[in-house]
Amino acid sequence: MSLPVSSSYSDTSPHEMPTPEVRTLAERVFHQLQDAIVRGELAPGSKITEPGLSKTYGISRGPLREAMRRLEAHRLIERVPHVGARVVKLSMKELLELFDLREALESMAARLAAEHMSPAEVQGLRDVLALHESQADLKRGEAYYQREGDLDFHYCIVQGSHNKMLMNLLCDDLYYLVRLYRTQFSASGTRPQRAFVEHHRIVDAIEAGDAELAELLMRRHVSASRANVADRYAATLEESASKSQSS
Amino acid sequence: MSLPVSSSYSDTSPHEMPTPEVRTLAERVFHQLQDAIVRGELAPGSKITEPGLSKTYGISRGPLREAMRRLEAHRLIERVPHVGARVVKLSMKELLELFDLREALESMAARLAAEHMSPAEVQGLRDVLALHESQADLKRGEAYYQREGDLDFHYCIVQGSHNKMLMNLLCDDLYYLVRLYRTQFSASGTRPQRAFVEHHRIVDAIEAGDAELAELLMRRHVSASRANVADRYAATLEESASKSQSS
DNA sequence: ATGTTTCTAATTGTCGACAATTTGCCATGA
DNA sequence: TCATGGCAAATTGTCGACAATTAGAAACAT
Repeated sequence: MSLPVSSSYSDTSPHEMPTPEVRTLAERVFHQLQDAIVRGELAPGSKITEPGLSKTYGISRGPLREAMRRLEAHRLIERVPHVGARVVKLSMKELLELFDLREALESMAARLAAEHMSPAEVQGLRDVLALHESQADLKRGEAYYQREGDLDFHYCIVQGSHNKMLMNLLCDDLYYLVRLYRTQFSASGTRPQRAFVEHHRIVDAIEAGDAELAELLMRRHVSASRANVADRYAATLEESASKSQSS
Repeated sequence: MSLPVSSSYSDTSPHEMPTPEVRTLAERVFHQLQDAIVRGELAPGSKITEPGLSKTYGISRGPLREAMRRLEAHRLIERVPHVGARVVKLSMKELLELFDLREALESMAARLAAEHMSPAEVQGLRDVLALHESQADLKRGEAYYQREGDLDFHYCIVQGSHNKMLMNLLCDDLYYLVRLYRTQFSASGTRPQRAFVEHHRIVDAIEAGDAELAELLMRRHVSASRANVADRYAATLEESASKSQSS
C-alpha cells in the first residue's frame, strides 16, 4: 500500500477551472486521467487497459472503471464492450465538426452573455483579457499560453450566459476535446494578435448589451479560428507530401 | 438464478431509434432504466438506491453502477458522492434552456442537412412525415404520437446533417431529456397542425438545398415549440392559482 | 506458401464481501 | 422547548476473485 501515486495533480496550471473537489478515489483518478489525456501524456489513439491503469494509479479496477466511464461520457476515450478502451483520436473532419458546434453554441452564449452579464462580470471578463494579454507580451511566440488564455476567455463568456445547460455542454464536454488538440493546431502567424482584437470587440458588444452584435462577432471569431486550424492542417499535408516527394 | 427480469424491453414503441444492441448486462439495464425514466415510471426527483435497483433487476451492484453512471452522463439522473442518486427534475427555467440549446443546434442541423442530404434521404424524410401524418389522422387528439413523431422528424434532420458530433450531442444527450418532458408539456391547441405545416416547409427548404431558409425555419419551429411549452406552463400556474383561490 | 482452426493468454464483465461515509434518530443537557 | 452530541442503520465506495469473451499465436491442412 501507500504507492507513490506521483501526484502530478498539484501542478495544475492557473487556468484550471471549476471545482477540483475530490471526494472519492474514482473522482481523483478521473481528473488525473483527464489531465494526462489533455496534456498528451496519453497519446490519442493509444490503447489503455484496466489492469495497466489499475497498477499505475494504485487502485482497484472498480473505481478505475468508474473513472473510465466518466472519461467516455466526456468523449475523451472510446470503449468497445469486451474489447477495450483507447484515447479518442479525432479525425480532421471531426475536429472541424467540433468547431462548427462551437460556432453555434458559443455565438448563442455570446448573445445570452450580452443580455445577462452584470457589470461586475463584464469587468471580470476584461481582467481576464488584460491578464492574458500581459502574459502574451511576456511569452511572445509561446502559443501555448495564448490558447489556454483563449479558452479561459471563452469559458468566461459561457459562464456569463447564465444558461446552465449550455455551460455543462461546452465546459464539461466540448472544451476538454478542444484542449486536447490545442497544441497540435494552435494558432499561428498573425492569428493570436487578431484573436486578441476580436476578443475585445466581443467584450465591447457584451458591455454595450448589443446581443446581436456579440453573437455575430463570436460566430466570426470561432469561424476564423476554425479556418486557421484548417489552414494549418492543409499546410501539414502539403509539407508531408513534398517531403515524401523529395525523398 | 434465472429471474423473470420482466423484460419490459421488448415492447418498445416503433419510434425506438438506433441500436438496441445489448451485449452486456450493464448495457441492458441501462436501456431498461432509460426507458423507465423516459416513460415516467421512475418519477422525476425520486430517489433511486443501488440495493433497490439491484434487486429489482436481479443483477449485482457492479453493472448497475455502470448503468447508473451512463444515465448520469446522459443527464437522466443526478448523483452526489456518498449520498445517492435521483431522477433528474428539470425546472421550467432549465427546460426552456434546453429549448434554447435545441434552437441553436437544430437550426445548424437543418442548414447542414440542406447542404448534405442526398435525394434518397430527403425521400426518407418525406416518408416519415407522411407516416406520422396518417397516424395523427387516425389518432386525432392524441398528442402522444404527435410528439414522438415530432422527435422522429427532428431525429432524421440531425442524421441528415452528417455531422457526427452534432448527432451524438442531440440524439444521445438532449433528446432523451426532451422525451422525458414531452408528456407533461406536449403540444396543444392548433400547435400540432401548425407543426406539421412547419415540418413540410423545412423539408421543402432542405430539398431545394436552401440552407439559409432551412436554418431559419427550423429556428422558428423550435422557438414556436418552446413558446408553446412556456404558454402551457403559464396556464398551469394560473390554473393552480385560481384553484387555490376558490378553495 | 497460404488459409484455416485451435488453443492459450490476456482483458473485460460480473459478483459478493468489506470498509467508509452519511443520515436520521434518540438521548442528554441547557 | 430547543440545541447538541453521539449512536445505529442504511447506503455508497472499494476491493479481490471468478467467469465470459476476445485477440493473437501456433499448429495444422490444403
